[in-house]
Amino acid sequence: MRQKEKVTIYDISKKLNISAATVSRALNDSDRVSLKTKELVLKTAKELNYQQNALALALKSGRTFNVGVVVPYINHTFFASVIRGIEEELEPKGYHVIICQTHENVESEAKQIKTLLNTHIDGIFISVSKTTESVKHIEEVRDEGVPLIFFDRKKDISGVSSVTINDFEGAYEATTHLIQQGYTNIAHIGGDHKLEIYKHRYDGYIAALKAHNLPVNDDLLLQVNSTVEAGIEAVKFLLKNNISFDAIFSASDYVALGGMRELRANGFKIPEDVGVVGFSNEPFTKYLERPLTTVGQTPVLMGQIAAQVFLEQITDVKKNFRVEKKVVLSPELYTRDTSIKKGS
Amino acid sequence: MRQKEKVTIYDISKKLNISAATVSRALNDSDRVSLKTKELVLKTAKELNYQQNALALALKSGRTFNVGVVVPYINHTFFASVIRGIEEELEPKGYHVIICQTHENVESEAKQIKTLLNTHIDGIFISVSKTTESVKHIEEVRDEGVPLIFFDRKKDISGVSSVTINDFEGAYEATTHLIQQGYTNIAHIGGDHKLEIYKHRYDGYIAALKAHNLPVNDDLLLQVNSTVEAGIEAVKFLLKNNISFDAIFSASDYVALGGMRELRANGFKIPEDVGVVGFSNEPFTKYLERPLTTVGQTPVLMGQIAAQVFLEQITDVKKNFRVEKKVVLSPELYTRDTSIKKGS
DNA sequence: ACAATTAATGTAATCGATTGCACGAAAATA
DNA sequence: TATTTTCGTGCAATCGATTACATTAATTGT
Repeated sequence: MRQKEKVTIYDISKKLNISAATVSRALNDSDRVSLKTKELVLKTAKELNYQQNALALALKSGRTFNVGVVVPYINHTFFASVIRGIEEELEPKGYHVIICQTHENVESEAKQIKTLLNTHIDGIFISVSKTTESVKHIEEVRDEGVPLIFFDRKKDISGVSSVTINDFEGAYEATTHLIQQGYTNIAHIGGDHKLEIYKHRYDGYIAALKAHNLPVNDDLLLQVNSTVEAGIEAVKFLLKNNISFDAIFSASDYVALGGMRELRANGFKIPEDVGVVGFSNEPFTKYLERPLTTVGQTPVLMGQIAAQVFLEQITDVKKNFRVEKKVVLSPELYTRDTSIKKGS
Repeated sequence: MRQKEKVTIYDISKKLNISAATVSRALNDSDRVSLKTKELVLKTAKELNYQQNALALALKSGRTFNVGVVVPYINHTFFASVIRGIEEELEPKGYHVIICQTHENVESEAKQIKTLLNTHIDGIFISVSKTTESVKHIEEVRDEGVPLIFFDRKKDISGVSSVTINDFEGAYEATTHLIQQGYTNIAHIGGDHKLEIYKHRYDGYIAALKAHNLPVNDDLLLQVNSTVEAGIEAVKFLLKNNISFDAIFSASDYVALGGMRELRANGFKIPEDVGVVGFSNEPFTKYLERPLTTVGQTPVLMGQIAAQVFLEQITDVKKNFRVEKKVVLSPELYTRDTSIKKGS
C-alpha cells in the first residue's frame, strides 16, 4: 500500500560509514576509489537493491534518456511501425520513447512539442501534420539545441536531419509498371501538394508518362483525402464526367480501395478493364481477395534509421557541431493482382 | 547550436530583487503573497519566457506526470488504438505516455517494467504477453505502490484493477448468430488457453452450443496462433481428416482470413457452404470484397476507460486506500457477408 | 501609545546524484 | 630522515523547485 522507501546512495554510505560521494564514485567505477571500497559498495548496493534515481540524475546531467515521437495518428499502421523501429533501436541503449499524436492539427503539434521540450527529452522525431505550414515551433526545437529528426513527412529547415522515402521513385516505378502492362490512359488520384510526399508522387507519375512519351491529361489528375470514401467519390467524378481511363495510380491504398469498389459497382473488371496501383502497402492490401499492387515503404526500417541518425547526432552535439543528414530510402513495388493483365 | 540557457525562478527573483521562495509561491498562486508581487512575478515570468523545470518538480514531488504502457506489439491495430485512447484521455491532464513493447516475451516484459519503475512513472497500463505465467514482476509494481491497470489481457492479482472485454459474451453472441443462420456443425479455431481471453471465447462458444441443444464435438476444437498461416493450416487439418463442418467461429480475424482462403481454394463457397465469423474487427475485415462478420472490441474506449480508472486510482492513493476496480466492456457483433446465408 | 495579530517575505533544508576542491595518510623519492 | 607524490576520501556546492519555519513590517485592538 504505502510506497516502499527507495534506497539512495546515502543509505549505502550510512551503512558503510563512508561519504555519499565515495559511493557515487564507486558506483560509477571511478578510478579514484580503492578496489576494496568499490567491491564493498557494489555488494551492499545489490543487497539493499539500490536503484539509481533517474530523476536526480536527469536534473544534474540534463539528460533524461527520453525521446519524443510526434505523429499525426499512432494507430495508423505506418506510423505505429516507424515508432516500433525507433523503439527497437533505442530501447537497448536505455532510452524511453514518449509518443504524441497531433490528429493532423498544427496547434496540437506545437503544443505537444512545447511540453516535450519542457519535459527535457533528449531528442524529437517528427512527421509533420497535414496542416503544418508555419514551422516556428519546429525551429524552436532546433534553436534550443535539441536533436530533431524528420521522418516521412518533412519540412525544409536548415540544420535538421530527415529520413524519408523516395516517393518520386516509388511513383515512377508504379506508373512505369502500369505502362509496361499495356495501360496508356492512367489517372492519378493524389493528395494535397502541401505535403511534400504527395508532390513527389505526382512528379514521379508525370516523369514516368513523359519518359514513355505518353501525354499528360489534366482531366486525369485529382487531389483528394486519404480515405476509402474519397476514393469512391473520385471515381464517381471521373465516370460522371465521362473521362475515360484504363488505369489508376493512387497515392493512397485507401483511395485505391474505394476506387475499386466504385469501379466494380459500375461493372468494370479489375485488372482487365482498369488496372490499379496503390501506395503504402497497408496490411489489408495483401489480404484482399484480389491483392492490391502497391508501393511499400519499409516503415520499421525508417524508424530504425531515424534512431541511428539521432544517436549520431547526440555524439555530434557533444563535439559542438551540427550535421544535417538526409537519408532517403528506396521504396519497393509489390506487384500483385490488380495491375497484371491476364495473359500478358 | 549551443543550448539556450533555461530561465529559472532564480532569474526572476534576481531581476525583481525578491527571494526565489516568493517567486515560487507567486507562480503557484499561494495566498501568502501580495497581489502586487504576484502580478509582477507573473509578468516577468512571461517576459523572460519562464518554463517550469519538470525534472526539478518531479524530483521534489515524486510525480513525473509520465505513465507507462506495456503491450506485446505497438503496431498491432488493437493495441495502438488502446494506446490512443489512453493518450487522448491523459494528455489534456498533462500526462505523457511512454510506450514499451514486449514482443510477447516475459523477460522483456519484466525488464520494461523494471526500467519504467526506475523512471518514476506515475502509473502503468499493461496487457500481458502470451508467455507470462509468473507474475512476480507485476506484483512488484503493486507493492511499490504504483497504480497498475490491466487491459484486455489480465492476470488475477489482488488489488489490481482491470479493463477487459467480455470475451465470453462476444463468443456466445457470435456462435448464437451462426446457429440462428442455420449452421449446426460449427468448428471453433481458438487460441492458447493460457491467455484468459481465449479461454473465455472458448467457454462462450460451448455455452452457446449447449444453450441451443447442439452437441459439442471435440474434433471441431482447435488451438492455433493468431496468424493467417495458422488459419490455413487449421482448415487443411480439418479437411484432411474428413471432419465435416458447416461453419467456423474463429477467435482471431487473421485465422478466419487464412481459413477462408483455404476453403475457397478447395471449392467451398462462403457463406453458402461454410459460414465464418472472426474476432477483433481488424480494419481489414471490412475492406474485404466479402466483408467478414466479426466481434468488435472498442479498443479506443478501452484505453479511455483504463485512463479514467488510473485517474481515480491516484486520487485514492492519496487517501491511502486501494480500490480494485474491474471494468468489463461489452463487445459488439458486426454482422457482415461471411455469415449471412442467402435468402435467409 | 503599546501589545497582539496578521500579512508578506526571507532563510534554509530537501529531493538524490555528481564533482571540483581540499585534506590526510601512505608511498616514493632525494 | 625530510620532502614530494600519489591515492583514497570527505566536504560542500550544484541542478531547480518547494515548503516548514523564522523574521520583519504593517495593522488592529485596547
